[in-house]
Amino acid sequence: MSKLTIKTLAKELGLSIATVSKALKDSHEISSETKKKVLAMAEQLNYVPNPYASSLRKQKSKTIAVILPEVADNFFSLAINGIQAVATTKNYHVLIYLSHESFEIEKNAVNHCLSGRVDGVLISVSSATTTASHIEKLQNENIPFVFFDREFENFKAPKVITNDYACGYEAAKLLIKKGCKQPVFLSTSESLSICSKRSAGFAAALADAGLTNNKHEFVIDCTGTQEMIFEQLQKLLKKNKKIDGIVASVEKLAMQIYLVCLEKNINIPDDLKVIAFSTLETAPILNPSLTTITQPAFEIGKTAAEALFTMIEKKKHTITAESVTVLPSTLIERNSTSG
Amino acid sequence: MSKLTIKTLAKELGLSIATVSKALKDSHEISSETKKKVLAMAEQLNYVPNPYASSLRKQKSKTIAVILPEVADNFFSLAINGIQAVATTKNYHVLIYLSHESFEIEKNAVNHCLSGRVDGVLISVSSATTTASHIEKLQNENIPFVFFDREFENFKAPKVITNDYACGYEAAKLLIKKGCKQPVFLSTSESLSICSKRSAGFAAALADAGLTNNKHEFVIDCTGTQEMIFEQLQKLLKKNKKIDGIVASVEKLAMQIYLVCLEKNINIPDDLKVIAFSTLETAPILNPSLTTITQPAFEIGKTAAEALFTMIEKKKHTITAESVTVLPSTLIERNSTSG
DNA sequence: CGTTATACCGAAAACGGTTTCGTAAATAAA
DNA sequence: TTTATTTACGAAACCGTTTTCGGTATAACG
Repeated sequence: MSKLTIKTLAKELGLSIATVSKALKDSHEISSETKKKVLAMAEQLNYVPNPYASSLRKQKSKTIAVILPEVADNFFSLAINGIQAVATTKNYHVLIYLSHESFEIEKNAVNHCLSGRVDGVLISVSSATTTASHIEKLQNENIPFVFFDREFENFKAPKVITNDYACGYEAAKLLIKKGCKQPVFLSTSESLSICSKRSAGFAAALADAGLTNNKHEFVIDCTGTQEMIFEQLQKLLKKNKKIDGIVASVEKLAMQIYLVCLEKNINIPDDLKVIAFSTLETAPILNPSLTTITQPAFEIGKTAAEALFTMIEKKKHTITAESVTVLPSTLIERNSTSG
Repeated sequence: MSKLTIKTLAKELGLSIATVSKALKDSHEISSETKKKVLAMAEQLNYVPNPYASSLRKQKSKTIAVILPEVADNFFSLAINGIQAVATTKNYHVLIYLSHESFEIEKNAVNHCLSGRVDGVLISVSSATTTASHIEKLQNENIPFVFFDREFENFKAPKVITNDYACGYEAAKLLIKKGCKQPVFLSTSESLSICSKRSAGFAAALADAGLTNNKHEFVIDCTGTQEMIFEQLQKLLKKNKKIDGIVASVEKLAMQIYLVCLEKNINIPDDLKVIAFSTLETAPILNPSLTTITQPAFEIGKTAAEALFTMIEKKKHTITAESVTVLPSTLIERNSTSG
């Protein structure tokens, strides 16, 4: 009934607190007989040490934080799976903070990570963050952190990302090969590393193919709620009927494109070819099946977490060291770009 | 550089630790002038109190745990959104534990929640849990918890769920109305509350329509990895060509059905009509668009969290009290059941 | 036998806050 | 003026661990 602490355990056993504590962690200072007794009693009484007392004393929280924009997104949930996988093997706990693409919320979350609440943080920045002041605080407090997927450019720090530029290039190349004359790139926020790199690759491919001279705007920012995006796309396709190819920079844009086409009776791929950066499992069974550039989401989460733990485990983490690991995505052609 | 504690803050201000502590929490014992000074200095030095020291003394962790099978599932990620939404308004932190449908992992996670790591827990049980011994520990330690979606039947506790039985009934009724003679229900685990209730409703509708006498097995368990499920479905549809309707109890089953039909050239809805319990956003743009029974995932998470917090906030939480709130799902007819 | 290792255990000081309680000064009441 | 009350602050206990530092008893050694 009343809280079971190491003190009551000690009293029950007729031992000192120190002895019990050491016995529980298999110290060599304790005889094997008493160890056995202690373990048995602890098991019997179902003793679980108070994690916060331990954290306070050891200055280790045994927990990491994951800060990301959203969890209802296949990429991020897969990444979380990867992170969780390595966290559990390390016996670590994971706190989740959702920024919902708000800089304020993200800053707040980062602030929570100061002062020893976590031993490290994994972060994928929101589309609204244009300054890294909050992340610099982490650096100042010497708290290990690593970016995954959405990094902060020009910021020296460990990051694990995918080959965004190359994929943007490949996407455009495919559309061009399939005959598109006016493909556009749908961005969510050009301040986002993934978007700017992908669109840069996209633009480069257009330039290489000599398609940039027909003066159309080929990188378009789509922001807001799903409904707002829907309307923007509606207007875009109505205004510019020459658009014959689209690269969606993120998952949620792809869905809205399909919905707009459904409503406006635009045929994919005949009227419009579509490629999406996405890990959507339903891509093969969409109408039509969707050509995707699929990121290794689980692996990105996993290797980011692994990188974080190597930093946590060495006492002197050279946080300022920039180490970028790039896990390539794969282009999977399906019917949305056929013909 | 060195950790900034309340002690250094106090020394810097020429005040006692106690005074600073009280000033920071706006105690009436402190004059407004010193409060101002303290706040200013705290702001300037960027002081963040150590949460674990505070937790230890106050016996409150300001964090809750969410234990669920999976995060890469639309229903659960939406539920997490709902949970997070209320947690942030309460200034609470949320720990996430993924059971991946394993009882052992789930038990482990529950154990972590003992001993004051969290002030409460939200749990959606794995398909492998058939005993509630681990959850009883929570009760014994008087830790507030509430089930969401996947409850443990015959267990007196607060739960927020959806109207599974009625939806199973409705799903079957729709298939029958559309002319199905041998509809089947695809379960993932009959030990799971949601599945058993949904299948019970399904069976009841079949009985009411007089369709149970043709002796076919109409509730089928599909377990294992996605690949294993794919194979099971392949065999099922090959063996029993009379099956003309399917209700998928969970999201991931629906996808496999579509894939099998794609491979075996089975036409949906002509050869086979499909309904899925799912919150898939891509349902309208699938080929064909998928008829779903859509759970109010966000609201389930939200109200579960709200229920948890009312328990946390009253000192004497009558945990044994069973209070079931049911949030109804909605059947959305699409092309996978047309004709 | 005296000395030194070794094995085993306990007292007490941390860790960084919160909270109770005491107290001195200032103010109000008598 | 004396007494009671309020205001503003500090000393110290406490939360539940971990860890350092001794200390005692026994064994090993010369």
